[in-house]
This record gives sequence, C-alpha cells and structure tokens, in this order.
Amino acid sequence: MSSLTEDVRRQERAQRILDAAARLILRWGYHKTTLDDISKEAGVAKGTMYLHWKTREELFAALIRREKVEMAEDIRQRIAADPEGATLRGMLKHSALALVKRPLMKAVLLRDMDMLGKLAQSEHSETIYTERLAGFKAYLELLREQNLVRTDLSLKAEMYILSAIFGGFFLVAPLVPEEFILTDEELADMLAETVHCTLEPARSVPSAELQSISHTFMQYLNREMTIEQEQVRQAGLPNLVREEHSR
Amino acid sequence: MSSLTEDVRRQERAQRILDAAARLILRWGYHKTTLDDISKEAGVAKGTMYLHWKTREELFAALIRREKVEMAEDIRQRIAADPEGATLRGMLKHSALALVKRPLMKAVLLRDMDMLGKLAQSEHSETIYTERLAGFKAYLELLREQNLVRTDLSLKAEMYILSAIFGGFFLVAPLVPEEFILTDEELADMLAETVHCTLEPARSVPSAELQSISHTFMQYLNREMTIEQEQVRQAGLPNLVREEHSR
DNA sequence: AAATGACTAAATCATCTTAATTGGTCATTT
DNA sequence: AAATGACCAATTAAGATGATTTAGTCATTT
Repeated sequence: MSSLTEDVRRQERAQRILDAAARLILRWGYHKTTLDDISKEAGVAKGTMYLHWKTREELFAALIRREKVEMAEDIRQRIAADPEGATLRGMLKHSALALVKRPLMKAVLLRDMDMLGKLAQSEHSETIYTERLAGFKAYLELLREQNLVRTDLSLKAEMYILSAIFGGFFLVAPLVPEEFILTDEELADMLAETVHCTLEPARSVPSAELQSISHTFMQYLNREMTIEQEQVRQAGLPNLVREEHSR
Repeated sequence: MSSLTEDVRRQERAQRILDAAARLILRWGYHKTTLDDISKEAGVAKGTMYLHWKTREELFAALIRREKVEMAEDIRQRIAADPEGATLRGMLKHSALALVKRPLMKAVLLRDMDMLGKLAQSEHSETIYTERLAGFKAYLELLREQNLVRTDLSLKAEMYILSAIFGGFFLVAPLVPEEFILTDEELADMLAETVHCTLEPARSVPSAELQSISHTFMQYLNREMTIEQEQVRQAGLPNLVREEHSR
C-alpha cells in the first residue's frame, strides 16, 4: 500500500523527468535525445523511469499529453479572462497565443520532422489531429446552430478555412522574408481578425448567448482534457496499479 | 550565322527537353532524374542538352522559369476573362487556380523537399520568393492608395495575412483528414472569399477604378515576366551567342 | 557546323565489418 | 519496497572498400 505523500513524490519525480525530456528534445530533437540523457538531466537512474513508463515511446507520449493538457488549461484561463473569449475569433486567438510559446506543441501540430523525426508522422500524431478536429467540428456545428458563425458556407468548407487560416499563420512564418515577420501578439491578433472577418456574421452577439456558448466551449475543452489528464495522473502511479486498472 | 528556321527548331528542341525534364521530375523527383534519363525521354543525345544549358542546374532553372512564365500568362488570361479579376480576391483566386494544376510550381512555392530536394532550399528558390513578394508588396501599396484594400492595418501585417492565407490553403491540404479536403475550385473560391472578407473594404468599386487597377496589375505581371521570358528565349540560342550577349 | 554518344573523373551508392550507442532488464544496494 | 546502475542484446553509427552512377567533355560522325 502506497502512502499519500509517497504518491505525491512519485508525481513530482514524473514531472521532473518529463521536464528534463522536454528540455532535451527541444535542444537536440527526438532522435538525439536518449534515455541516458534524460535520466542524467533529471537526476534519476534510468531504471527509475521504467517505474513510470514501460517504454521510451510511452515517455514521450506522456510528455506530449502533458503539454496538451497544460495548453488546454492555458487556453481555458485566457478565454475566461477575455470578455470576447468565447467567440470563434477569441478562441482561435487564445489558442494561437497558447501555441506560440509551446514549441513542442507547435512541432506536433505542424508535423515538424526536424524536431520530432518519425514521431511526427506516427499514427499517434495522426489520430491526435483527427480527434482534435472531430471534436472541434462538433463545436463548430454548435456555433452554426446558434448563428454565431456564417451558415452560408458548408461545414466542410468552414472546417477547411479554419484549418488553413490557423495552420497558415504558423506554417508560412519560416517561408516569408524577415521584414514581414510579426510578433507573437500581432500574429494572434491578425489570425483572430482574419477568422472574425471571414467566418463570423456581422451582428453583435447578446451577452447571454455569449455566456451560454462560453459554457459549451468549456465543456468541449474539459472533455478533451479529462481523458488525457487521467492518463497523465496515472503515469505517477506504480506499474502494478496501472495494469490492474487497465483490465 | 544561324537561319531563322534553325532558331525555331532549336527553340522547339529546347522545349522538348524541358517537357521531358518536367515529366521525369514529377515522376521521380529532382534527385532521381538524371541527364541520361532526360536525353532519352526527349530523344536527343546528352551532348545536345549542353548546347542549350551549361549545367544540369541551369536546365532545371530554365524549367522552373518556363513554368513561372506559363503560369503568369495563365493568370493574366484568367483575370482578363473575369470582370472581378482585377480585385485582390480575383487576383488570388486566379493565382490559386493557376497554381493547383502546376505541381512543379506548387513544389517550388511550398518548398517541397520530397520533390525538389536541395533545389527547394537553394538560394535561387529563396530569391525568387523574396523578389516575388517584393513585387507584390508594391502592387499592394497601390491598392491601398486607391482604397481597394483596408488601410487600417499595416502594410506589413497585410502582407503577412495574405501570405498566411494563400500559403495556408495549400500547406494544410496534406495535414487535414480526407473528409475535409476541398476540390481545386472550392479551394480557390474559399481562398478568394477569405481574402475578400478580411482585406477588402466593404464598398462597391466603380468599374472605372477597376479598369485602372486592372491595367496596373497587368503591368506588374508583365514586368515580372519580361525578365524571365528573355532568359527562356535565350535558352534556345547557341551558347556562343549567349556568351557574347552576357559580356 | 550540328549532333552524337563513348568516355572520364568525381561523386554516389552498396556492402561488409567493426565500433559505439542505446533501450530495456534485473541482481544488488539503500 | 524503492531505487539504482552495471549489464546485455540489439540496433545504429562509422569506416573502409569496391562497384555503380552520373555530370560534363570531346573526338568522331552526320
């Protein structure tokens, strides 16, 4: 039986290891980052890491999951703090702001082969994308029902437009000459402006409606997160407990 | 002294060789396409190709130049045939339409490493991009002066937005799930719609003004083309003549 | 004079061999 | 029971060698 403080220390150690992994993957990339490197950086023995994750891949998957959860929480707070946060433009603006300061997430979302190597094109990364977009599609449908986005375009087209705008603002950054590069804040603002102009109808939204959709959005975000969060939490527990659970 | 019909035959042969090169680079990529392959495909001896271009790189550069010129001409015609062609949205729509059916140009613009290899990141490709954007910037400035695009955003921001939208619509295609993929026409229309909503002011433009700006745009396009076209033409001439010229 | 394709030097690729690294385990220590 | 790090098998990197390919040339043919 593991005591409560034991569990906490485990969790902390798991976080330390993931911190180390994050630092190293950003410096050296996925391929060049070895488990020996990580254990050294985290100040634990290599075997200790195997008390948390069964394989190297699982460790990195956990790292990405944690990043996802942190980012979602970040977005949640930014949106909650912004009166216009729940609008489509607000959502995308805050997602962009949360993304620009997370190189790892950026690498995952944009499939950065240099940093992630084959991890970037693993089926794991593929499904994450598909799932996220599927969840987002559901949210967009809701917005359409409430006339908070244009309905004269097909849902499919709107999904593509959104992907293109969001992806575009990040993907072209390394392609355009330096003189045109925007700051993070400018980029997020212009992205939001583009989404606003293109997809939001020209009418002022009653704050009651805004409140309601804000609630819906938080639910969507929470649903996305709980699954991941559960897995993140379990990484701190000993293997035995995990295996019992999974049966 | 070379006769007139001689020159024509030379030009035709140059075109045949470039045709062959285009076919092969699309099938095998830049790296796997050898000069032997091309000469075989074009039905000429390898030495003959050296009567047109001094190196392999020059041949491929000529191919890309030709593609650029053809595409510019294509855009010109599409815009001329469209009453709204000269608007910003029209310009981008027709550029998109011209681009979607030119895999080679797409590869150059989007820096497709798989197809072009190191050619994609050569300084040649870099300068093409920079020059094109510089020319486009001048055109955008004109549009701003005539209030044909929003002036409440900085020129820099507008350049980035345009790059992001245009690039985004093409770059995300391989990233989004199949169910969201648009047809070429849909893509071009949605791209134009996005540009229209985001950057064009909400006022109807007098057709006189439209005529004027259309003229300006054609000039811009022509200026872009004449330099390239001159080089394309010269590729048909014997080396000796070329060298005399360049001194 | 124009076109060719056999030829060459240089680069690339393929194969083998050896050395080093690394993910994962487990007997030992704490 | 928890944590460690020496250890191992397996993969990967590095080197070395030889074979093949290929960009570019040029003597010969048309």
